Amino acid sequence: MARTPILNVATVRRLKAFAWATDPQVERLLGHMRLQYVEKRTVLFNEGVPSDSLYLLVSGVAKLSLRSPDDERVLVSLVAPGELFGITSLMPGMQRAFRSEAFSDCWVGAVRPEVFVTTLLDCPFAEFSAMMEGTVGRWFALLYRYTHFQSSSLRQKLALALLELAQKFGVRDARGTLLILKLTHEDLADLVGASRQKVTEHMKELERQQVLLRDRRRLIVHPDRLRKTAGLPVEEK
Amino acid sequence: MARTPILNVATVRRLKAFAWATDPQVERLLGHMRLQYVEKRTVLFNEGVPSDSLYLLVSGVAKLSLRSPDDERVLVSLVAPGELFGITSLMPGMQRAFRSEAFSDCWVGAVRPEVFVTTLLDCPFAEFSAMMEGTVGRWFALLYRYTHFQSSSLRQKLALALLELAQKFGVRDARGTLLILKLTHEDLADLVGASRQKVTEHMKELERQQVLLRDRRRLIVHPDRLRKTAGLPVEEK
DNA sequence: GCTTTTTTGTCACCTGGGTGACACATAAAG
DNA sequence: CTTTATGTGTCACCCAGGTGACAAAAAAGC
Repeated sequence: MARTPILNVATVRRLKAFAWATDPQVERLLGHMRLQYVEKRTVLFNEGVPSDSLYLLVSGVAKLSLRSPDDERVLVSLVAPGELFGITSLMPGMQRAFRSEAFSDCWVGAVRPEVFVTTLLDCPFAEFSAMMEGTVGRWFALLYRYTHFQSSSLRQKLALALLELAQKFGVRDARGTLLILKLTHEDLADLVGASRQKVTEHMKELERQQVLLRDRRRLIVHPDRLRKTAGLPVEEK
Repeated sequence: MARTPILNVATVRRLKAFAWATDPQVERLLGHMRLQYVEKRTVLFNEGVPSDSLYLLVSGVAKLSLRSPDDERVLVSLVAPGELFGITSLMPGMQRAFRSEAFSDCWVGAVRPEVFVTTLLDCPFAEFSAMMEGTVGRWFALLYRYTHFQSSSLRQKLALALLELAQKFGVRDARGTLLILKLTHEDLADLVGASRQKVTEHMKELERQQVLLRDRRRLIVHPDRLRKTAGLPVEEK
């Protein structure tokens, strides 16, 4: 284990972290930061667990990944020194979207998100966090879909896209969730990055499997079955 | 053209927009919002232009898209009523990442981002915006890469991924930009969602084309040429 | 140095999804 | 009620990229 690095304002500046904050602010923040050594391949947090810390990578390389339907790991991103990660902690009640583990031996600083916001921004955490959710929350949904696309077949991508549409445009209906938009197969193809023909084929098949049905040009989907064909864990409530 | 909708606190609540804000805050915000009618297929903003407004979709469906290397449109997302979009305006000096156009006839409310932040959060815009950039800015880079992956060949994906790595881990070097990590072809394969074998083949080819070179297990890349093989506009400075 | 393990390079073969083409169905437009 | 445009369903064919297998090269251990 390497010697403990010194984490002071000068180090933070060199890392180009918190560039917008003043020296006294950084100083205060550092007072609340727990520095820890993380050995290569150690998992810092897993997807799905509550997000209660925000991390600053001080040295080394960290890795964000997620598990694909067929249980393979998708490497989402590599984190460089000076970067903040574990950002879901800035949104209220959000679970971690990715697993984070050390790609090489790392030194990591952890803070509570409330402390982070209140020392750097002079604004109540609850308000900031609600604002974040209301603005960038949607982008996370997008990122979620796209990262999951990576390792999916066309069928799964379609299911994922339809699920997102159901959340946004769906209304409950006797037969399932009715999407209140007129979508052509071409629109869907553009959304999942596929050809119109193949989308037609898969939609036909999904219809045959009762995952969805069509009433004229309106779709009625069955979210649970969609989750299943997308290879997602079917959430029970 | 449909009749102008009434945009008051009740409407906003029904749309479930700004759920975290108090009635007086919403009231004040609405006073600064310009309501406009956007006809189907009309472009509201294009990618690459400065972001100076934040939008609330009041009715209809909006569409976010980007242009792929081979000049096709990738549909990134459909925006539902009640959603905020044009969020890049919350980060300082950021350009629009996507084109936004009306998917159906829409009513849209526009506000200046400064007004939005100061009325809803009681915190100077400059500080909030710097905070956003420092925290979620990185996620946008990810979203950017993933949305561009959609329509790319493996070669292009590799170039895109290497560019991102060069930004994060690159140091200037006589021969180009040196990446200060030891990456195996398997790591790269995980990053772009491909098989190790094909990555080897493409890396070999990129090496042959002088887009990159290897010094033992360290990569030295040539960002301009990478941008070219990724199909991105080569930015001049 | 030598041995073991991890990467890299290169095959041959298979498959999911792209392409073009065209008939049929459904909506708009007149 | 026609006509015209826009979607949908289904082919046959092709290709980028996946898979498995194995040898050569490089690192890591010792």
